Amino acid sequence: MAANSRLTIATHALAWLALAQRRGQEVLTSEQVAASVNTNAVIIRRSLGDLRRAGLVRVRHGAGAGWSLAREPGDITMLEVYDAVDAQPPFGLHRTEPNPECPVGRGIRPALDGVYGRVEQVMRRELADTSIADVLREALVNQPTVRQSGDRRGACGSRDCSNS
Amino acid sequence: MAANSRLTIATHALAWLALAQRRGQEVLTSEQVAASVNTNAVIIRRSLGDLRRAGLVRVRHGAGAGWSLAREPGDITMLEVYDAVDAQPPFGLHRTEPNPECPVGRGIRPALDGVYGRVEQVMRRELADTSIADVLREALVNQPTVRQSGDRRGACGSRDCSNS
DNA sequence: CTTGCTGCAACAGCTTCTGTTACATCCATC
DNA sequence: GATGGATGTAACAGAAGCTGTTGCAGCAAG
Repeated sequence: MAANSRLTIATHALAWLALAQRRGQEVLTSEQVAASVNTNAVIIRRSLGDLRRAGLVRVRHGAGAGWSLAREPGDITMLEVYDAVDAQPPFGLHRTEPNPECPVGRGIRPALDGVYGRVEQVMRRELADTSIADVLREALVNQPTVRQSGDRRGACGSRDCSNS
Repeated sequence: MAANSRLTIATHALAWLALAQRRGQEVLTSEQVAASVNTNAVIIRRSLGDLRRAGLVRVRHGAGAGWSLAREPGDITMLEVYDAVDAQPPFGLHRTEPNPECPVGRGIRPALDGVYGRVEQVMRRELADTSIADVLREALVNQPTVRQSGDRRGACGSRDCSNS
């Protein structure tokens, strides 16, 4: 899978932050978020760093540090996340310039720019219609396995992702 | 640019085939198409091979071989080309499975599947609204440089891409 | 000052795409 | 049937991007 999972990682982190916040957990460390995403903490810091620069999350340094949402989950759209993580556009133009002495070679790039631009527009419109709160709600109603006996609220197994 | 240029290459090839056909040139060799796209002929054969399997172009073997459109340019949509070249979807899910003992980790994938699916749908709808004929028309009205003095109809400079 | 976490650079490994070469295959033409 | 030109495809190298990892400097609450 060469596809970009950056939008997925960032959205997962934001949804987890939103749920933690709702549960009264003010901040989460990058290690706790990484435990939920099941990846390395540095990956999470890179992703949350993008979101911080976009003003979607806040970070607290020093002891007892961690991350928290900068705005309400219902107010953060997937489009903002998409722009924040700077994912590559779905289609790329020619890697090398087409033959400029060819009628098609001369005009194909502006023509495709138009098509790709329209595609990107409808894509952005769709992303703008979904918020982090929407994603979290969808994720919570979609629980494939029943919670097990010893499941404490917020416990994430051997690798704790919520409780300190 | 890591982005996929396969859709771009395939569309360029089809537009060039459409223009050649309109000019009375029945077939083009992969070398002639490659001259317009400015790439290697094998790249073009790979791309046109995809389009052939999808029934969008025809190939003639043997002497005087070459490629031609299997249908009218106005009847081939960008969506068919997109499906033919099997471009990777714009977004990827987690590379490793999220923590299944986490509420968000459990439900995030179906939730994102829904969002990404809707995005893909509007993207496909937009691609279906554009035909090869549309692209060719756009390319021909978008000629950044004026044709030069010695410009023969269809000549593509040192590397001939049309006349045999 | 200590402690815990962030910020960031550097690097390895993996995957994908592009580009190139080489060679077998096919078929209209001679 | 032989020939020649073009396709079909495998194999490989190079480049780029992303993920994952380690290491270390910087910051701030207690």
